[in-house]
Amino acid sequence: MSKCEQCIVKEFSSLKALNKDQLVHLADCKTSHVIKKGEVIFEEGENVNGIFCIKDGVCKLTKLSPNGKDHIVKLVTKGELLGQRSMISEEPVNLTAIALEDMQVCFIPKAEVMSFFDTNNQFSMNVMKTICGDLKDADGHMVNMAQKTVKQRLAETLLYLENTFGTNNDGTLKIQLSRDELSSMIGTATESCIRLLSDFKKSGFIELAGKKILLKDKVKLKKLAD
Amino acid sequence: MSKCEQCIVKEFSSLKALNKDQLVHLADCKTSHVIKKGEVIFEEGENVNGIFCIKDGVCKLTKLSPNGKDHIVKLVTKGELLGQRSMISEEPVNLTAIALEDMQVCFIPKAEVMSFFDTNNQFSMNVMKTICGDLKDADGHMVNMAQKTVKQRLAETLLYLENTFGTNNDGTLKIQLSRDELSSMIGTATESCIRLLSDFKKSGFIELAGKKILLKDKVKLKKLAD
DNA sequence: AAGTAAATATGATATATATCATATTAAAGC
DNA sequence: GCTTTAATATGATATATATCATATTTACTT
Repeated sequence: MSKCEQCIVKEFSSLKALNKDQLVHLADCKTSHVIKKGEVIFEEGENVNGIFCIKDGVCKLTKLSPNGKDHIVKLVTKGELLGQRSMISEEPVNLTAIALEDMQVCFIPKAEVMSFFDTNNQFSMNVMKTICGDLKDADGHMVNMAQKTVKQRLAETLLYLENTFGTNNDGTLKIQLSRDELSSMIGTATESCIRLLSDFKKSGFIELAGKKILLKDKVKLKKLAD
Repeated sequence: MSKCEQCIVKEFSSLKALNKDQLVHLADCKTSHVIKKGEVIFEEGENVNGIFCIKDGVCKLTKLSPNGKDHIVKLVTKGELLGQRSMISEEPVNLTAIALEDMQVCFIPKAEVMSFFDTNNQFSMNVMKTICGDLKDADGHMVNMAQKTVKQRLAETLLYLENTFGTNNDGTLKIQLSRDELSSMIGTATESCIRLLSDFKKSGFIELAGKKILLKDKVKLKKLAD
């Protein structure tokens, strides 16, 4: 059982407010898991009695819309926590979490987290701030979905992917999404997404090589995006 | 200066966790305001150092999208709190609040609210749960905007308005939104919204009389909505 | 390595929705 | 009550996007 003291999640998440004793205790009650690309961490409607720490890897949070299509609501990555919302609300999770890459995650039981809430005010505030940030983002996305064109949303999403997950040595986006996943992030038909990517390529904004995407003209993409 | 002990906001919001002493103190430091229909409570980008209690009336929270159109993100009504997110995040507000009816609101300074956070764990949990609920709603809306047709969103919104704000004696929706506001809730052009309302009327789902809207066939509307 | 399935790509077409134009009706000001 | 302005309504048209069809390429399986 690995220690939590040097864990990247402790470094970057709400957990940074925990003191040594709390971290030691945490290491005792957490469980560690390896999750393969494509595997489900939890599914919409499930009861998840605790939170997940993402030690490595990236996952997508999706929501099934009544028309049967999945929509990617958010990507969550190394250093972040997962499942806080439903734990606090004492409700089943409203989103499905699926690994986009091989992942390492730890699970912290609810009782443990709740005890931190009670004894560590800074931890509570950190969690609140995180959720407030998520809410602000969600409101922003909602407006984007409602008001922007698919082209704008695609441009914006490509820039977001580069800013958030960075690039490989060759300059291509580090995170690899299928066209289908990209479509389900921007809320459009897969064919439309593919078509627009081709357009962007023809216009010289991006370079495509298989699943690899390279952003060539970020200034123009940015201009396009809003 | 009115007391807070019997206030409707105390009854229904996170404030219900406050004890008598805290309520008395609250009554001392709050300020009461009357806001006329159409007036701005706060505007995107402003610093609002505290939260608002809505004692009476309804307001819309809007966000300006880069294309220049306002989008209504949420309606907030009697008994609810306003401005919690930005206070906790210590950021300017990301939404504009505008009264849809004449309103009575009280303003509680930030220092006061923060002291409740420190001394009243139940209050903190209540606020967290509220924000978590908002986040869940926002995620749901995001997916609706991305995946549903305008017709579906209109049907859904009409049902939401009846469920949330109720009906007058004649069965018409109690809350009155202009066609323009309705459009900016569902994220569409005003003309499209008007056209669809006419369609719904022709199909016998609703009845229109000026700004008044009556939902005649909620079963069909519900079926349409998802 | 060959065969099969899946992902990507592109064309043709249909559909939903936005935009522009113009009535018509309702509300507001004087 | 009349005038002016704003809101609602409807038509005509343009545009964006979805859908259906079919290649083509890439990944997977054995």
